[in-house]
Amino acid sequence: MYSPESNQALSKSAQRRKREREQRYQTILNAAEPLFARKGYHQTRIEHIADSAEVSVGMLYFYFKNKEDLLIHLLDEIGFRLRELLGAEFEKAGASLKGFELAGKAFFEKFCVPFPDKAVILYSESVGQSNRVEQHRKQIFDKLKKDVLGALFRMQENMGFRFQSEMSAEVIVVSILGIYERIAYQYLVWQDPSIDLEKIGQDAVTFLVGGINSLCMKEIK
Amino acid sequence: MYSPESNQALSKSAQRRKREREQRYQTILNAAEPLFARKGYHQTRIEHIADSAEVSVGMLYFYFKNKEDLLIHLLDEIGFRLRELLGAEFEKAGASLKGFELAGKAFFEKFCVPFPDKAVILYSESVGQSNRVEQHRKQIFDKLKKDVLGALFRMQENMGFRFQSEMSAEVIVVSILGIYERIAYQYLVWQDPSIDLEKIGQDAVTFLVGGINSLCMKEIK
Amino acid sequence: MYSPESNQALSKSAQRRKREREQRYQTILNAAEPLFARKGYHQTRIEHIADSAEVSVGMLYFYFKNKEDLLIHLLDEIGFRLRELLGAEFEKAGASLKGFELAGKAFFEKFCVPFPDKAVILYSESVGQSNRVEQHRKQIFDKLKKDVLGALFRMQENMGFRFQSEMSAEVIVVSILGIYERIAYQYLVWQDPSIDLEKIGQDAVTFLVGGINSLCMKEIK
Amino acid sequence: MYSPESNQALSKSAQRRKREREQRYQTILNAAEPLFARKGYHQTRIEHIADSAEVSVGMLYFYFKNKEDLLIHLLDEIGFRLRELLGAEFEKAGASLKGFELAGKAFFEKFCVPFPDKAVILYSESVGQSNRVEQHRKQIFDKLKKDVLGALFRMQENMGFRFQSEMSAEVIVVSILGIYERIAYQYLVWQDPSIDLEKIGQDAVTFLVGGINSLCMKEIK
DNA sequence: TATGAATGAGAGTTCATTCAT
DNA sequence: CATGAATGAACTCTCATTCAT
Repeated sequence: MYSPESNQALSKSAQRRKREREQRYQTILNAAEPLFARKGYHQTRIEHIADSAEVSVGMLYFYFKNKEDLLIHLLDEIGFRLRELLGAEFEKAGASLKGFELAGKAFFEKFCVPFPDKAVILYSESVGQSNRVEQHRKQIFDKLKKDVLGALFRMQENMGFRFQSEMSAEVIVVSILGIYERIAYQYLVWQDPSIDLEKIGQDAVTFLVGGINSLCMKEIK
Repeated sequence: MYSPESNQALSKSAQRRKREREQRYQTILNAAEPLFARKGYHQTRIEHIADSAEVSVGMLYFYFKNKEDLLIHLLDEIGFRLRELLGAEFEKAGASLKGFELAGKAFFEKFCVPFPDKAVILYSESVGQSNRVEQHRKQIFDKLKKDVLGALFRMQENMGFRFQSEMSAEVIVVSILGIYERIAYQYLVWQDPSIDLEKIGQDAVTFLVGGINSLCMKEIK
Repeated sequence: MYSPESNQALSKSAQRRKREREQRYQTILNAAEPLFARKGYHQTRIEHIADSAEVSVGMLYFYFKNKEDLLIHLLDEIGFRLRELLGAEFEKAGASLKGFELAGKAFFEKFCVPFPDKAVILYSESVGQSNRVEQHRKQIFDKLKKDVLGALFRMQENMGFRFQSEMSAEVIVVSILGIYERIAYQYLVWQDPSIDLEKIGQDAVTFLVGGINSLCMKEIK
Repeated sequence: MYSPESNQALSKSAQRRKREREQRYQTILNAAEPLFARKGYHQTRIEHIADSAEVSVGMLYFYFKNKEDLLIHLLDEIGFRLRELLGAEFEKAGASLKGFELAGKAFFEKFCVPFPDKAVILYSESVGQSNRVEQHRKQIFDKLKKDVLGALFRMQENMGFRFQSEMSAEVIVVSILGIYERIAYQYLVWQDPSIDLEKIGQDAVTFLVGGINSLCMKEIK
C-alpha cells in the first residue's frame, strides 16, 4: 500500500539533499569568483578556493571535474546572467533605439558596478587560458551577438530602414559589444581614472546611435 | 693617452658584440612570438623557446629576467610597432576623417593579417597574466589612446567643431579601439567565419565616422 | 519461561538475517572478483565494487574491514575452492600416480578454464600487494603443499619406495606447484598462444611423473 | 685550424658527462631496487627513491618518464643480467644435461642468493602492476624460454633423441622455469624455512632431469 | 542496518629558474 | 659569455575510509 507520509519524508530528505547540493555548488562558484578575479586564475590555488568555500578539496572535485571546469562553469553562469539582464532591458523598451540605450546603461549599472568580479572574469581572467575556456567565451559572445542582432532586426522591422550592406548588422553588433567591453575593461581591470562611468554612459550611447544611424538608411515608402 | 687605433679596434669589436646581442635578443623574441600566440603563454615552456631560438636556456635568462619579462618585452615591441604603423597612416591623411579611415584599414591590412601572432599576443595571450604584464598592456593602450586623441584634436582644430561633452573625445577614442579590438579578436582568436575583414572594414569605418559625427557639433562661426 | 513460539520467530528472523548477510558477503566477493582480475587490484575502486554488487560503500565496509581485507577474503575463498577441488581428485584415485594425473587435469579443466578470474587473482593480482596479503598467499600454498605432500606420502606407503633424500618430497611438491602455476600464468595472464592447455596437459603430467620417479627409489624387500 | 687539445678537452668533458649520466642512471636504479623489493612498489614514494639516490626528484624524472618507467627499466636490467648469467652457464657445459644442472645451480648461487632484491622484483613486485610492466615481464620470460629451448634443441642434436610430442620441448622449458621460480619465491619472498637452497638444488636438478628424460625418447639408429 | 557525501593526506608530476663548469 | 643539467617548490588530482543522518 502506498504510504504518502514516508514518501513525503523521503521526498523531503531528497529535496533537502538536492537543495544542499545546489547550494554547495553555488558556494564554490561564489568562493572562486573573487579569487579568480582578484588574484588571477593561475595564481589561485584549488586549496584556497576550497578553504574559502569551507569545503574540502575532494568535495570541490566532486562538483567540478577540474580547475578549468570550475572556471568554465563560472564563466557560463556569468554569461547567462549578463544575457538575462540585457534581454530584460531590451524587452522593456520594445524594439527601438531606446532599448539599446537602456541595455547600455544596464550593462554598467547592473553588471559592471555591482558585479565587478564577474566582469573581470568575463573580460580578463578567462581570456587566453585554454581552448576549452575560449570555446565557452566564444559561445557567450555568440549568444550576446544573437540577442543584440535580434533586437536590431526587430527595430528594423518596426522602423522600416535597410542596412547599407549585408555586413552592416554584424558590424553594428560587434561594435557595440567591443565598445562596452573596452570601457568595462579600462574601468574595472585597469581602474583607469579617466573612465567615469556616469559621464561616459550617455556619450557612449550617443556614439553608437550615431554609428547605427550611419549604417541604416531610411527606406522610401 | 688616447689611442684611436686600439680604441677603434675595441669599438669595432664592441659594436659587433652589441649588434650580435641585439640580434640574439630579437631572435628570442621572434621565437617566442609564434609559440606564445599558438600554444599559449602558459603552455609554452622556456626550453621550447630556447630551442626554437637556437639559444641555450641560460642565455635566454641572460637577455630576459624571466618568462614574464620576455612576454613584457614582446608586448612592448608589438605595441611600438602598432603605434608606428597607425601613426604613419594618420600622418598621410593630415588631420581629417580620412586619417581615421586609413588607420582603420591599416590596422587590419598591415597588422592583423600579416602579423596575426602579434595581434593574438596583444589581445589574448597577454590578458590577465599578471599585474606587471597588465601594466604594460595598459601603457600601450594609453599611448594608442593618446595618439588617436591627438589626431582627433588636430582634426577638431582643422574642422572647427566642438564635442558634445567633456568626455566625448575620450568616448570616441575608446570606442574606436574597442571596435577594432573586438573585430580582430573574433577574426584571429576565434577565427569566426562571419568576420570577413574585407567586407567589414568599410562598414566599421562608416559606423565609427557616424559615431564621431554624432558626438561632434558644428560650431557656428 | 521458555517461549518456543517467539523463540522460533526470533530464530527464523535471525536465520533469515544470517542468510542474507552471508548472501551479501558473497555478492560483494563475486563482484570484486572480475574487477580485481581484469582491471587489476589497484585500478579497481571501492565505489566500483560497491556499485557492481549493488551495495552501498558503507555496507561494503560493514562486511570488510578495508580493501586489503576484501582481497584477502577473496583469496582465502579461492584457495579453499582450489584445495577442495584437488582434494576430491586425489580421493578419487586412491593413493597412486593416477591421483596426481587427475589433479593436474582438474587444475586446468575445473579451475583455470571455468574460473580464470580466480586463477588470475591467486597467481597475479594478489602478488606483492602487502605483507598481510602475502601471508595469506603463503598459507594457501602451504596448505596445498601439505595436501600434495600427504598424497605423496600415502602413495609411498602403498607402493613402497623411498625418497632419494630428505628434501625429495618437498622438491617434488614444490616443483609440481611451480609447473602448474607457471603454465596457468602464461595461459591466463599473458594469454600466451603457445600454451595449448589440451595438448600440454598430458606432457606436463608425463614430465612430473618422470620427475617424481627419478626422486623415488624402489625399495628392495 | 683544428685544435687537438681543446678537442680532447671537449671530448674528455663530453665523455665525463656521459659517464656521469650513466652512473647517475645506475645510481637511481640501484637506489630503487632495494626499496621496491623490501617496501613494495606502491609503498615506495618517488621522493624516497630520489633521496636514497641522492638525486633531486626532478632529476629522477629526467632519467625516467615516470615511476612505472623506472620499474620497467629496473626489470629489463634484471632480466638481462639473469639471461647473461644463465647463458654463460649453458655455454660452459656445451649442449648437455650438465648445462641444465649448472644453470640451475647458478640461478640460486649467482642470482637469488647474491641479488635477492632483483629476484624479488622479478618474481613478486613487478607482478600484476600494469599492462606495460606485464608486457616486459612476459618479454623477459619469453627470452628465457627461447634461451633454454635453444639449449634443449642443441642437446637433442648432440644426443640424438626425439620428443614425445610436439609440445614436449615447450613443457620442459616452462616446467623448468616454473620450478625454479617457485623455489625462489618461497625462499626469498616468503622466506620459507623448509626451503634449504643448498640441499634442494640437487634434488631439483634430479627431478627435472627425470622429467626431461621422460619426455625424450632414445632414437634407434 | 544502511547510505553516500565528505574528507584530506598523500601521490605523481612539471617546469621556471639557477649555477657550477 | 655560454651551457644545460639540476633543483625542488608548487600544483592538481585521487580515492580509501569515515560518519552524520
